[in-house]
Amino acid sequence: MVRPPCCDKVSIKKGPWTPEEDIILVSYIQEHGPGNWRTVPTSTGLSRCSKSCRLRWTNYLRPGIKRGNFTPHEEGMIIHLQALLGNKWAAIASLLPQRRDNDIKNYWNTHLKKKMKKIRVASDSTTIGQYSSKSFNYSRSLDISRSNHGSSFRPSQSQTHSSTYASSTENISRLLQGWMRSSPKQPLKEITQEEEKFQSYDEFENSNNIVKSASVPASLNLQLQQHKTKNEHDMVSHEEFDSILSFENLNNAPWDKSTCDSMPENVYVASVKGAEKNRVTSENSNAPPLSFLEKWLLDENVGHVEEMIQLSPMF
DNA sequence: AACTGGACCAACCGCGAATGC
DNA sequence: AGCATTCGCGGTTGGTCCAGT
Repeated sequence: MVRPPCCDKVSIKKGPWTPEEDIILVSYIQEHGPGNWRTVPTSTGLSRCSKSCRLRWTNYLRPGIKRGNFTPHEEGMIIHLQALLGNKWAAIASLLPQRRDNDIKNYWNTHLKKKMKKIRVASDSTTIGQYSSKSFNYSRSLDISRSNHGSSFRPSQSQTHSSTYASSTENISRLLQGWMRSSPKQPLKEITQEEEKFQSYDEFENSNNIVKSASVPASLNLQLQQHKTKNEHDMVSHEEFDSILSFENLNNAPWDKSTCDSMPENVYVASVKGAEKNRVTSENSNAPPLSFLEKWLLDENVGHVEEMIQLSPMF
């Protein structure tokens, strides 16, 4: 039996990280950059395994992470991306700037899952006929919502900052600032000007050839297909999913590049490819090209999901 | 005041994919 | 090709807080 390369020593510390450990880790990463985690514990003297260091960095210390309550916009994004992708938290997180997959996962499990359950129970108590008309109303309400809000959402472009990586002193001072607010429960931490600098971390990652999020939108179509065939637990029912797809009155919408101007280029490319794929796979269905769904998901209007919930009796 | 149960969330675990040698 | 290691992901756990009783 081969022992795992990590976390196999008795001396390895577990449990919550202390501020001192955080400072040591951040200082080291500021100096050497993220990666080569194997050497981190030995180089820093931390009694943590390399994996623990990496997780602590990526899930907590990494710059550009937004903490605190989710906005209605983000909530709507999560609901619909979960409907589209299932429990692909990393993929969902890649479309929600600054949010960690762990946070999204937690938020789904603690808040949204219950919410969706209620919705499901509510919709189960109605007849199928009523359901389909409600599904239609939902589509309409989406349309209304869309027409009322013209701005667009640009996940990465909206946060184009200098690609300069923050200095270690800044990073550590950020940590200290957080700890100075002694309250252990620390919701809704406003993003300060200083923290704005850290929002360019994705660019920093890109410059280091760590491009993981870029590939996600391209996989949307595949995952949608998988969703259709795979009966994963915790995912919305087929009926709910179909209701999301039931944009009957949108089938004739033009799907040219101009409709996708608000999305990042890579998403657009993926969408076009996906739409072409859909022409083959959904010939006999009324579902709109997935590119629309992708665009819609990336559209700011989805943030007004609560409005839509109020508008639509389905919710 | 003490207890209890739920909510929340950081951290851990195990697995599979990717990578390097 | 085969092995070791790294990395990323999703599921789960355990500690803490807090409201209700």
